[in-house]
Amino acid sequence: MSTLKLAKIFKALSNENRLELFLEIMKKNETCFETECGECFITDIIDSLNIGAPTVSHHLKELSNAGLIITERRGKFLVARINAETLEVASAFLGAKPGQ
Amino acid sequence: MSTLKLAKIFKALSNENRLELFLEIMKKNETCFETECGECFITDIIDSLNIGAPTVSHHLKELSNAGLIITERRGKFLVARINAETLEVASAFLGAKPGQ
DNA sequence: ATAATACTTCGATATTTGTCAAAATGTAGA
DNA sequence: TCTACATTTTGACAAATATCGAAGTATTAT
Repeated sequence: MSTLKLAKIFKALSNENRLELFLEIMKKNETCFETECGECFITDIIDSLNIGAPTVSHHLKELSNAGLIITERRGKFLVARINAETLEVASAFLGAKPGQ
Repeated sequence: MSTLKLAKIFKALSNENRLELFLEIMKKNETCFETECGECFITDIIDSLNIGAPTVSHHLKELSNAGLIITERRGKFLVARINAETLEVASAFLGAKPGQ
């Protein structure tokens, strides 16, 4: 994994509102009960964020572009799910703890 | 850990040159042989980065500010070491893999 | 005391970023 | 088809950021 790609992943998580958005998607991904497993309807979480729809759309594109989420249109709605692979790459990088 | 604090950590790693700087510090921290364990003399790595000293100084402050490194003046030189605690917090956050 | 080295601060600047309102697009339902 | 709803695109703008050169500070060596 190139540092450029890695930096892009971290950049996608570097804005508070975007991170919050990502966390909401994560949260929905964990509760696999009501909806189909591991999916998050953006329309369901948009009100819990303190930014407008255009900004959410923009942030989603950045998260998607960094490979952190995968989005898919489901009729009128947009569905997002976590891309665990990317998450693991970033986690592994940070987890390479030094000095012990 | 607040999302604001977490976002700050990721922001510190979001710039390619700053990430590269952080990686160099990590690398030096791993090789505990020649120098005292877990330390990195900035003067030894500054030439391997493609940015000037003022910018390095600025980036170091951001990494330090995010709690990712701890710096200390050793006479004429500046020494940096990884703050494993912060690294683990961020890693744990990303490691909270969904859907499995 | 002077000079050299290592780093920091300051001031400037070009670029990137986050955000919004307004308009556009896509989709489903009446 | 007309309307309502969900999302995206566009255009704009203020704020943040990355970077540099020049000047400043601290420390060591001569």
